[in-house]
Amino acid sequence: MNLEKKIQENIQKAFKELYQSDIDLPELQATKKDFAGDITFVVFPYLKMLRKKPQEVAEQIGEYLKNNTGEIKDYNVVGGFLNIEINEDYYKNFLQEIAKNSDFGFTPTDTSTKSLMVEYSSPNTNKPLHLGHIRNNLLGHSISEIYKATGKPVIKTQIINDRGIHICKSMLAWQKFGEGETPESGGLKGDKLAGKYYVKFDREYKKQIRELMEKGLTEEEAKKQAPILLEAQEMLRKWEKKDPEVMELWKKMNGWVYKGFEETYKNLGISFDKNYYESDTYILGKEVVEEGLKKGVFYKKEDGSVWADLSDEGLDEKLVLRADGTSVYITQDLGTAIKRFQDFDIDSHIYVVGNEQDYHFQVLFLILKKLGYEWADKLYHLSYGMVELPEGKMKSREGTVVDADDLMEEMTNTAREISKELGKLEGYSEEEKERLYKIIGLGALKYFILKVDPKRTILFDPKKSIDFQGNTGPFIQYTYARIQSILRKAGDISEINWDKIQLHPKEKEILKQLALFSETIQNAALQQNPGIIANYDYELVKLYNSFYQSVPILAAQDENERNFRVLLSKKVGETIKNAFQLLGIEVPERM
RNA sequence: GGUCGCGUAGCUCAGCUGGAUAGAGCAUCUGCCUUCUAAGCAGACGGUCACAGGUUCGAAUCCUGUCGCGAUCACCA
Repeated sequence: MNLEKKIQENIQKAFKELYQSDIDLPELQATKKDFAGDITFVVFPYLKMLRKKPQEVAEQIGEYLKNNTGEIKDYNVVGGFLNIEINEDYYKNFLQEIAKNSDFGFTPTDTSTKSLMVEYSSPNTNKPLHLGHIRNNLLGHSISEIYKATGKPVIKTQIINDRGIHICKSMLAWQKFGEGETPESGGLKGDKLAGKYYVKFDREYKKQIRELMEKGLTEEEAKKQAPILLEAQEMLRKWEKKDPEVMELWKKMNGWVYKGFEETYKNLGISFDKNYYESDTYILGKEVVEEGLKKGVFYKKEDGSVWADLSDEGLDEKLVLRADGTSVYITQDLGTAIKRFQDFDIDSHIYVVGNEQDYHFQVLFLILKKLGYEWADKLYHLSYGMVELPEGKMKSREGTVVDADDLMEEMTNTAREISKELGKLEGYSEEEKERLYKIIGLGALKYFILKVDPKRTILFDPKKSIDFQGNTGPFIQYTYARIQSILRKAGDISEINWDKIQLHPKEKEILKQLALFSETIQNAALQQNPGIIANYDYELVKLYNSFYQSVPILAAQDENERNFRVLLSKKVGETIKNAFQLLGIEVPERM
């Protein structure tokens, strides 16, 4: 049985036997590094009840625990803190135990057969992916992996926003100014090509507004009457009527974009199990409106528009159907959510979407709950903060976005430069080297983004690029690579005589950290925060490095000692690899 | 204006289900490559945890208010 629980129960018994009082299972915490001991029990909360001094209670409980728990070696008392010291054998046994299976840490506690759906990325098909999408994609992918590790089946999905006026703008501009340019002819990735014409549209639009204003129109009028905008609106109407010519253009351009996205996703190392397309789902949700009207969740205004009144819940009124009978964003999302629960055997759903949509999801979940869907309580919005540049927010139209492909390439270049300077990879083929540069560069980028609490705004300075030292992906990758080198040189290790092993306090610390891994995964899932795993890894690696930098592993005085250190290194390496897998970061054999 | 989120070292971030002297990395400074990979290690310097109250034996952490920054409150998606 788990030691923490055993100690908790023994404290309970101690209170009963020593003071004749019943208490709940007490909270225990890890002892702070500056104090001797492993587990700490704080007695302050019980003093009032006992009318005794903290020191006295702690001493008495400590004595009782020492006499009644085999795993406890000793204890010490500082003020009201009872620090319990665990027997070395306990840690040795732990290492022997995990030495047998390479999957330790991944102890699935979730036994449900129903899946969790995770929606992330959800791009528009009129422009390429940027740094904001990277944060979204990494979070979505990582949180999916983390849930899988807890035992939950996961379905990854994205909704592709492939229709609407913004798509028509790209199409129109391409038609007008493109002169038949294709990704092949111009050598431009498909998504980049669409983005180029989206920008062209905007430029032309602004030009026309200026011209109209010179003719005496107000800005407002000019914005509404610019011919190119009218044309785009006309194109959208044609699209909705499935005009063959427009449909053909739409399919052609979207095809280019998908190809471009695919490449970006592949480079980022993310994937989806199921795609939803807005062109299929934008009509969904109208039946839901009917249903809601019947149930009295919605009401109709004189003009025919349908609304949800959420003022009782402290929110506003929300439009769910336009007067002309067409659906709005939230109508689609209502329909899509219901469809997903019909399409798949799922019992919960996470939406990875930026925090600018907090209100939207609050309303969405509330309406679904009012409509009576019991799974409405199992919908989560993994809300994340924006990625800002030193100059402020990124804006697509002003060209201040950091393009996803460019950024990944830049990171790989930085890794290449640093590697060349260090000169560690001589003797490897160019191909191998390039693969490594990519692993390292992307490791830096992914770790940099994932280690931060999702809800916080990230400040990203492209000029400073990303560090490769300290609490970074490459530092952890480096430790892994070094461990692999040790393992290669160590060869097979023979049996260890555990009785002869004397654990150094630092080694005990490392083992304690290893034991925490499983709990760390559960926490990360619970809090939807991959940063918990990133920071766990850093702690472990730092502990490992700081000790084994000064203590030789392969040149240990005694064979037994050597084998023990090699084994511990091996387990540390495996844990790094497992943890990084949850973050979607590859780990190199050498670097 | 209403609602929500954030504010911790010069910079980037941990810590937040209340616990002991608030932690890392970068930057600055000092040591360590004839030793398993120096993308490393050891150390120094650096703090009114935005501010003010409150709850508590104990508050960076919980509550209230103030200030600052951001988001949102569309018949846009």
